[in-house]
Amino acid sequence: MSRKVSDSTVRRLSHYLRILEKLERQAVATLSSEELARSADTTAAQVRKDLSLFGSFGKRGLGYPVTDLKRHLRAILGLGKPWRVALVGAGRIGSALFEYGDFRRRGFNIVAVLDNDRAKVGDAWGGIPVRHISELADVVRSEGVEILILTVPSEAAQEVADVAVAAGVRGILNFAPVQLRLPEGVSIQDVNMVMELEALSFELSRDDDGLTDVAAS
Amino acid sequence: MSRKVSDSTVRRLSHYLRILEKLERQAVATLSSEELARSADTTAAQVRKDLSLFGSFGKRGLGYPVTDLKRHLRAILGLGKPWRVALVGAGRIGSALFEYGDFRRRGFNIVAVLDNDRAKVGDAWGGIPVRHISELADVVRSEGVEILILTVPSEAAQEVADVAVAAGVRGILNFAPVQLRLPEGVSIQDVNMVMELEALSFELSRDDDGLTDVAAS
DNA sequence: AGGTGTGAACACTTTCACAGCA
DNA sequence: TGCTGTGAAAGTGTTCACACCT
Repeated sequence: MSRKVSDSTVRRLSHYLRILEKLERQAVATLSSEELARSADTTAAQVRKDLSLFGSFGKRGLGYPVTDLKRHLRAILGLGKPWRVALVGAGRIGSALFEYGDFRRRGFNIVAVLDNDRAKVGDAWGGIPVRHISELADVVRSEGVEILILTVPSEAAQEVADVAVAAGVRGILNFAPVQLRLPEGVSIQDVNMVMELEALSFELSRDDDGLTDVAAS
Repeated sequence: MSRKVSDSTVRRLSHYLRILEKLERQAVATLSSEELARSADTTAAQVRKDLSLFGSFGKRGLGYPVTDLKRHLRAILGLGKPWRVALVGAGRIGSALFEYGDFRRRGFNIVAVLDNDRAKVGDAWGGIPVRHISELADVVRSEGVEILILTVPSEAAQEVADVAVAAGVRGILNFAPVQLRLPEGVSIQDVNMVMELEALSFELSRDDDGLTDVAAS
């Protein structure tokens, strides 16, 4: 009974969750799809459709109970239990991500850090020793790593991913600008900031051209 | 001729460009939509559709000339001239991005760095002095900044964006997990790594159960 | 033959509009 | 009455299939 849930729906659910957590801190008890839509920059119908894929969480005439809906969203997104994450690549981006408290706060615990550079091995990052990349398979198994954050150079990314997947990793957050090839059942999310900047560049260049009909509104 | 181009098309164009640059370095002269599709993990028809939105760059029976197509893609994406970028938020992520050479290599030049913390002001980052955030409007104007990379705390993001936009910035790469509200004509790209991890979490949980367990408690 | 460019078919996503329940 | 949940309609994006060019 695997329903098809679109990527954009998942991203919106994550967005809704962030909004609900804020509202809960403000002791808001209930909100309508209309209000949630306004905060999430979408439409009320979209909010209702998204949520209705997973159940009926609202009360007609009233709206959605904040705390309850938050709990449901966490369950839907698989955030019921913390995830065990390994960070591979202890360079600048890796270190910035490691320090980024929101991961831990959201239940993504970095339980291991690995790098290629023997000069870094043995350093302790917030109590976690940096280990050599050659230990990757062992670490994945002994620490029960489920998700990998990959911040190694492009040339190394595929090989590291292969080893990790063979050892049991099932999800990868990939910062290397390469298209990783992985077996069925392994999920990948790519983060590519150059691509984002190029998307901006495209839009800005488009607007320039003066081709925009500034007619009515 | 004001065509509508979908977001996914733009992302693919950026991907194609990366592949073409690599092929050019390997002195490949020509490639078919089929080959490009294989590298970019899409379909040949998709490649041809994407490219045909902007012109006829291929030769029937032959394929696309690599160097030529690369040049066209750069023009389409607005990469013909370098962009002037300011980095606001000289924290860990900001510093990692600053060091990230691919931006410069791709024509995104960071010409100014600003931060809130007076202790950092005056430091020089690769020859660029860190300036206080209060100078933002001045810096945008004097340096002709077109794009902002925003790595400030969520609470500050909207205010910083407002000031920058008022001073002339037209595109923002936003790392703060908030929904920025900006006037028409300003482009935004959000980068939200927690959202990416939550998308992974969703997929991994889905695969596990295969069933929909509406948490009762 | 070989491979592009593209209308038409198809698939997926969003919006509309309203029945139904608190 | 107010707002959800949801089929049906509209809108977008992707794939197919083939005419056409080299």
